[in-house]
Amino acid sequence: MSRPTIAGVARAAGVSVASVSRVLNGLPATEEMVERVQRAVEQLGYVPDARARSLKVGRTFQLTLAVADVGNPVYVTMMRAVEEVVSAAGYRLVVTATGPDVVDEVALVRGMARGYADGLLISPLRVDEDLVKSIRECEVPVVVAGNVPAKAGVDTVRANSPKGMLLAVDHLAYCGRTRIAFVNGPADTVPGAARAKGFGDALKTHGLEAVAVTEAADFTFAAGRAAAPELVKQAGFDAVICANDLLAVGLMHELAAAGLDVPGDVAVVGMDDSELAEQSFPPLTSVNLGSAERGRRAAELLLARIDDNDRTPRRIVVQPSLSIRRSTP
Amino acid sequence: MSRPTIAGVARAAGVSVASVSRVLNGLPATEEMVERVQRAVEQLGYVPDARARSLKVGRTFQLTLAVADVGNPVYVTMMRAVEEVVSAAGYRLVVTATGPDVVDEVALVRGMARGYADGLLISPLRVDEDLVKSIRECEVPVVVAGNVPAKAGVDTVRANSPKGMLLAVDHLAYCGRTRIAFVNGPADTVPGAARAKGFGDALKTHGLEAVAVTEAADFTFAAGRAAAPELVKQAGFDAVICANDLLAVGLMHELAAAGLDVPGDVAVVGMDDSELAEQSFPPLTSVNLGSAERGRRAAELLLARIDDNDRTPRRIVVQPSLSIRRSTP
DNA sequence: GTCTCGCCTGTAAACGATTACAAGAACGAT
DNA sequence: ATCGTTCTTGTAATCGTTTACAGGCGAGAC
Repeated sequence: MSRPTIAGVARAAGVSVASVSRVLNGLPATEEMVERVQRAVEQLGYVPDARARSLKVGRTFQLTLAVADVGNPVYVTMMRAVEEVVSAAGYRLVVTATGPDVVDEVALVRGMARGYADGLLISPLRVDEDLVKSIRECEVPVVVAGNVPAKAGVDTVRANSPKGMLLAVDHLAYCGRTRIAFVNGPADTVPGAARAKGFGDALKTHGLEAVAVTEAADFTFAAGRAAAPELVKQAGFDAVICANDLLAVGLMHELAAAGLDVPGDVAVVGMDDSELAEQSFPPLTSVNLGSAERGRRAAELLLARIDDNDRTPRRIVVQPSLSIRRSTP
Repeated sequence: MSRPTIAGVARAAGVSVASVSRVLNGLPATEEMVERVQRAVEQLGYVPDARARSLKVGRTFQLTLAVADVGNPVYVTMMRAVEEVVSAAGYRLVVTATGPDVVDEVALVRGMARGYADGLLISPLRVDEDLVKSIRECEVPVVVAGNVPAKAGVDTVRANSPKGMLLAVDHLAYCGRTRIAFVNGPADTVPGAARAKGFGDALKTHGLEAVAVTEAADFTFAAGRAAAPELVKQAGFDAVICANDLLAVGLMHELAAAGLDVPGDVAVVGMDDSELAEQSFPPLTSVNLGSAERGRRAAELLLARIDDNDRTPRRIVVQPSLSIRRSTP
């Protein structure tokens, strides 16, 4: 038994398909018409076909959020915020994982052909010419949560990593920790590069020298652990800043294994202030880079652009704050 | 400048739309035809419209995965597994959060009208008549990752909670812990009910009595913390089993705050063996309920049913294992 | 040389909705 | 009674594809 179409409903109700469509879309109709159509719809269990509808109206009412790694809790925060905004606007959210490679991101944007979604919200780890090009050529509006060149002319919402770094170093200095090490993610990623620079600048502001800088293979828990031995070897640090919470938690595990107390021997600061920061032990002091707000603002930007594709691109910067927990003294 | 359609390509290539479609779909055509079409496609930057295509072929090549809470790391594991299977089959995965209420789940299934996706994979927290009914009436194939009555006649993949519980109690008993408490999630949920029963049965098998049973408000970290005071008040336990990892980690925080050592004073066992179990401190011994395998099997079931909707429903049970870490002695 | 058989290509009819347009009904005004 | 206006409803075109069907052309067989 195949599903009823609008024609079936029309037949059952003894009216035309146009009338059915009108009733369903809330356009003016007589009391009796509404009544008859609704009864027929009810009786047949009719549900409009989204494909046909979107073909005709030119919209799918779907938006895509593309993130690098669904296992990174910072994206959970962002996702929740985006979900809230877009669902309030009547869209459904499609979440896809791109993986860490820029080619995958390009493929995603290219493949986001007309018809899969009405807009794309992407948070790219790595950005190159190809990606920018594919974003500009994309059939549907794209908003980037992250950093792309201003000349690309796309809406972006990004964090202020340098300022965030400064907050972290400020706090550590205030706690009397000045021998600060840094565990970064891959420096060839957008956040990696931003945080490396931010770290350097922040230390300079305080007139400090970096005690050690290591670069993890990626932004994961496992990479955080793997980065630890090299760091621990070089003694002489009393604080570590990590480029995200996963790295920080991974590192803390190994610090504990090496017999170092957090925060007694080493203070640890993460970045992202994700749910994991609260859940880790000890709870992790973390730089809140505003992931929820970035998600919200990005979603709003996307909706606005869908509404009017000619508006001039905006570049929003969300300010960080510091969530102090027990991994710092 | 609006996007080119297949008609535009046909005009540019000087052939018919049918030929363009055939070339694009790899149907037999002459060398020259392929050549001309490809050149035109290239030149115009043509991308087929997914809406129109799916309207005609009756498929969207999208599958939906509906989970209760995107912040629960067990779903990350499952999601990864599902993603892998469905993307290998040429589908894209749409992830949506249902929230904890059964009415939301029903609404989702109902709204999964023909046209949004070709299939639905749902992991419901709560199941009632309405949900089962809506699943049976659903326009597209549905596979449930969880437990619904056999008479519902739907494909299901579920965990073996009782066996998992038994593994946990076995292990604790082996470690010499026999005064075991239990922190459950809401007992009116499917996993909550299963685990409560499993816990009781497992204790009985070992001839033990429950020292304390508390029920958290939901399956979150915050609820795990909130459940702690009541538990700590009743002294006399030397082990706690928690209904999932988030609860366990939340609880461990409060145990530490109360001055109790894990695993010295209290052994803690979680369930799900999610990434969080590995990341928590101390790393959490956790019952692996096979979330990755469940995801994989469920995805396979869904693909098979899409292929042939007449096959008899299968009910797969995935066997648990125990991942022993340092939260138990 | 004609007939048949294949192969390729084009024409046109779907898929299931929305919506412009037209036609008919009802109603009040003249 | 006639006309014009407004409101409702139906007919049919349309969105961009895929695909059944038919036509055209060349090759091989007699």
